[in-house]
Amino acid sequence: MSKVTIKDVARHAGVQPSTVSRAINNHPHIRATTKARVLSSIQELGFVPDRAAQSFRTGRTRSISLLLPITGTDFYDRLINSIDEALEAYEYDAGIFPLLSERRLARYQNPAALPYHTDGLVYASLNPEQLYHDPLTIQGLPAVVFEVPSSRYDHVTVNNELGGSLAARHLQRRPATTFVINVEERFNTPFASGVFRERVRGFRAAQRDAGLDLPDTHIFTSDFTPERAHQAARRALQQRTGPVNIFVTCDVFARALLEEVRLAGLTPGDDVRIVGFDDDRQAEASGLTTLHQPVEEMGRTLTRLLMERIADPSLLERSVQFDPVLKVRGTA
Amino acid sequence: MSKVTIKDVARHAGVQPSTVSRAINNHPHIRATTKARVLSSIQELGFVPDRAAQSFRTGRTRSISLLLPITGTDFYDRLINSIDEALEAYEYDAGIFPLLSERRLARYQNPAALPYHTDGLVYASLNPEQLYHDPLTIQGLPAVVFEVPSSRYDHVTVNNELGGSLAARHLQRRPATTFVINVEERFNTPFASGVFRERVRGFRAAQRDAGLDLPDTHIFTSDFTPERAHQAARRALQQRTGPVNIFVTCDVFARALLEEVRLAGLTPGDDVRIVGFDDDRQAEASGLTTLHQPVEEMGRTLTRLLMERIADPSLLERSVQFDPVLKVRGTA
DNA sequence: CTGAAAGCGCTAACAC
DNA sequence: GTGTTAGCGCTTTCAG
Repeated sequence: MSKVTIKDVARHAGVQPSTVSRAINNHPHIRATTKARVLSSIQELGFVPDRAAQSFRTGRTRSISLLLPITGTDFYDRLINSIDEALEAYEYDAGIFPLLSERRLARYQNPAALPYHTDGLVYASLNPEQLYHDPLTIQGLPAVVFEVPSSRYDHVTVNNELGGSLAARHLQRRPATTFVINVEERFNTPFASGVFRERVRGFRAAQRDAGLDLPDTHIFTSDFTPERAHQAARRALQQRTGPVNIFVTCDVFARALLEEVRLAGLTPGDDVRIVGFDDDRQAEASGLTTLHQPVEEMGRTLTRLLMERIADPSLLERSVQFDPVLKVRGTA
Repeated sequence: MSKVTIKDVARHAGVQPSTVSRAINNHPHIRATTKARVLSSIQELGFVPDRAAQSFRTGRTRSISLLLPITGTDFYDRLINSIDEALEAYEYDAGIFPLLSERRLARYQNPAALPYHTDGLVYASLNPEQLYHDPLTIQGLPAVVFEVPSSRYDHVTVNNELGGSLAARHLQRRPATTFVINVEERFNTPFASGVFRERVRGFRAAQRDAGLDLPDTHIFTSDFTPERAHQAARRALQQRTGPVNIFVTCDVFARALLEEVRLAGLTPGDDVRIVGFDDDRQAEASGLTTLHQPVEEMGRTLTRLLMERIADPSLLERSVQFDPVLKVRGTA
């Protein structure tokens, strides 16, 4: 019951409401003693500023929304944490909006929906241009896109093709039959960002450059669920007629493959050489050779871009790309 | 840029602002033709009601916040989806606030923080009374607690002890050395709800009732991370000197055990009989015998309780408990 | 059924 | 450095 208003505090402290406002907003033009008196009144009365009134008055919410396909993966946890950390300096909060269900997706088509009641948007692994039927719906709200290039919004990406080619060139050092296990991307499913396709494209190009072929039958694509990941891994291993090299386009899937390799009594890094992608928190413990993405740095960068744009919406569109780095561990 | 206000719409439609308000709020006392005219003006001008102004004026945000320890597990995804679904009838949105990091937790100690800028709170698997240093911080905001009993808030729980005892009695049908794999609960970590302890307590009681012992050395407790789950599973299997029964207090861990059983060349349901807890989406595919929790029904129930309390904060505290049901599949 | 007008709590521009 | 005052956009009386 936030019945205590700025007026009550003002009366109690013997000042005007505007002075109370100056106190709570760290306004420079206020005497230290006055401020202290006001703050103690606030404490005493248990005053909590009415956020709705503040947003209404200032036109700003001091919050941003993070739209993302799913949650709970290392990758997004790291992203969220780095954004949270970067926001602290701006005294902003982040609301997280995973598009978990069709219902949520449909609901968020409405420009009056909750996520847009903020000062800015982060689209993580989502393409805003395909997200909305009416491309104008959310127009005007400052936004930054993560992982997806965009011609209309600031964006922060990773050079996925480079990552794919680094994987290919590393595996080429010990030639063998080569497979790819990839994540299916479809619109309206979590992953429609195109990153996985880019990784495969880079891999393929590097194979071609080395005079090697990667037939379509050597690419196993599957939905982003644990069972499917294991299925794809088993299918790949069945095709094997000797040592193989396998590029897996995300670490979660690479670990599913690792398990299947062990279940089949094979030795990772020897019978089956594996390169993953992401370098998630478990990658090191699993001994996984993988492409490191500088997620934290990307999170910081996109936060900065977004806050700059909120401060000045007239800014020209900016784009920052990061290079993945190969981490060589035991699996390849 | 939501520069178009209700005034502009009013002028365009040749009515007063109050009439526009009546139109967008589905007020009964408005002529159909007037409403149509207003709505078409809204369309034409691209008017979107200013949520900040609405919340400010009405004192309600038409949103609730869901605080939970983590995201990405089946269990919470199902909970979120069922809450979303139930909220639709009330035209409410849910914001999700996972306490992913210490930083978030600290930030949300502040009663002015983003999650509390709503009409109500759901504490999922969190005990509000231990969450805040100052127990009065969030006072007054309608709240419902999920999975944790509470003397001050409405709560929806599952009879975890019953679940544990059902597991024990089922396993007792084929006597064998009996182990428990459990999830560590600590304050300031995701799971401080007490549910896992209750499950073990119920299991233990049923063992005692059957004249069986469950020494502490037969209980393997581990942090809620994949590696630790596998570790705990391996430790349990090493202790084995013949067929064993293992009660695992959540399905995610039960699947880790299943994998280790197979890796060890053992047969689940025969050499190692396993009962899990949750009946998550992968349980059926894994053939896991487990305790089903009616998560969706719980989500609907807590949503109803919360909306009722928002409508009438003077309501007496209510509590609803659901019984888990044993789903017998292949693993036991 | 529609209009007129007050005012929610706060901030900011302007006085002093 | 503090007070005075207007007003953000909307909803909700109260008239008519």
